[in-house]
Amino acid sequence: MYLCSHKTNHVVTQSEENYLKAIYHLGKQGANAVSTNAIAEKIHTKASSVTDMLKKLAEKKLVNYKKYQGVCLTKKGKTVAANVIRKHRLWEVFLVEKLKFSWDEVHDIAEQLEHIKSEKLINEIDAFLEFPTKDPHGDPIPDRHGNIVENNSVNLLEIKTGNEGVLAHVKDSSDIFLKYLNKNNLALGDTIKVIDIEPFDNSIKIEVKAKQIVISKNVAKNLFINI
Amino acid sequence: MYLCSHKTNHVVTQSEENYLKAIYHLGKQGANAVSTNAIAEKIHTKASSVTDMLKKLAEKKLVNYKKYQGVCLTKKGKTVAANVIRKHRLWEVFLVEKLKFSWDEVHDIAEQLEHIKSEKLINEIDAFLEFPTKDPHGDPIPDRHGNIVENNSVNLLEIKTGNEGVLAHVKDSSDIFLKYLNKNNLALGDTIKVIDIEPFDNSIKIEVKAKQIVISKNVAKNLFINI
DNA sequence: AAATATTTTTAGCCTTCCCTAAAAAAATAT
DNA sequence: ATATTTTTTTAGGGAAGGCTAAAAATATTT
Repeated sequence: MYLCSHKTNHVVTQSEENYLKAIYHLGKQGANAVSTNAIAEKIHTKASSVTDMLKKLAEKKLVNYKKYQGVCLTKKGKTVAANVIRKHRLWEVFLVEKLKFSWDEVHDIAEQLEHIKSEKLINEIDAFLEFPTKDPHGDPIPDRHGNIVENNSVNLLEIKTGNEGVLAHVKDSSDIFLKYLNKNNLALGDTIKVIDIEPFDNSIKIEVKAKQIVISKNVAKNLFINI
Repeated sequence: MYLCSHKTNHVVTQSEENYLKAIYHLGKQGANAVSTNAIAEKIHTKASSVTDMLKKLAEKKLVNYKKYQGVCLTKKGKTVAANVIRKHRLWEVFLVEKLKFSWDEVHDIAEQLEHIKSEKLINEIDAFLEFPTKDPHGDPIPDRHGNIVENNSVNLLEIKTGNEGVLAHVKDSSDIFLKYLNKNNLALGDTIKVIDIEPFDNSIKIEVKAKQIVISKNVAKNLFINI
């Protein structure tokens, strides 16, 4: 009579991976549990579908879930999520560095590639890219054990007039936002100086590459700089 | 009031792509229609599942299907299949040429990568690899319109004693067969000379790189050479 | 030509992941 | 403290893509 192995690593489906990734990203900010609705919004599905999936993930010990109390990832769930994120970001680097993609084109393709299952493949890609630590949007790449060194850059909204820093990370990776940055000649690595903050709508006048432009609060919210 | 566009290219699912690919490969040999059972065996599923899928593919005009008569691909179906095969083979070249994979390790990963949907991606990969025409097993890579120049190499079984040629293509891409070839130091590009054919079991003594080895009929069946 | 064997299809059911509508719980307002 | 609103869960169902078992069509033997 056999007992089921302790280490039974049930296969994680593509859909499950997407949920875990969403929970990881949402859980990063607050220390609190992640709500059903927040997940539903993030992955463009309905709350009832989320509830179903949370039960399944809980059974697989990938999340801690109590009815009406939201979820957080278990250690196992965090590892799976970090691995998906690792793959996503490494593929993004590959697309930009080795093929001729620009940073606003890579997200959707990486969403597909992140689900390819092969440890060896992603580690070879990592080596081929010479072990990058940041993806094209400045996000850190987890190591092969799932450890992430989170960004310590600060949001542009917190910078006082007259101070400056280097653009290190953009939070929104949608192509529409990245195309906006392209159009305004803003790229990672640029030095940004806060010239003036408009009290009425919190828009910010910044100086980049000797030129001054005004960006909205909504844009600033997505820019992070190293001081 | 709108009419549905003529060119409504219904999205083709991963499963559908696998069926089309199987039908393509099976249809290549004989000119006849492909049987339900042959497909079932090829993709490790049951005949009843195949019948279901054939109906769906027929509705989408990807195959010509008549009950009990087998199927063949329509022009549209052939294009889809060739595109999947193109992706599969280009990814295999990528894995072998750019990463450190050997030819017996690439098949399973390419089976996943072949379903990534992005015209631009596969064309960039193609360019990055400098437009290869053969994959690591000697199979031809379809162009971006789905045209394949099929191999014109001849089977080793048809070579008469004393004649020789260059190993150009192996039919079986399973890792077990490729590992056999590795072990016997047989690789694409090697010159093979037929020394002797044993009438009893059709095993063949060949000379490769100044060494003589005996291979079974089953092995020879999978080796194709250019004369 | 009839009997038997094989192949293919049909019928019905399962799982995954999604949905809507209604019920229940929790949070907020009065 | 109660009423209202919002969030979350439950109940029931649908499409996709599998499966088994039985029926129907075709192929092969005798």
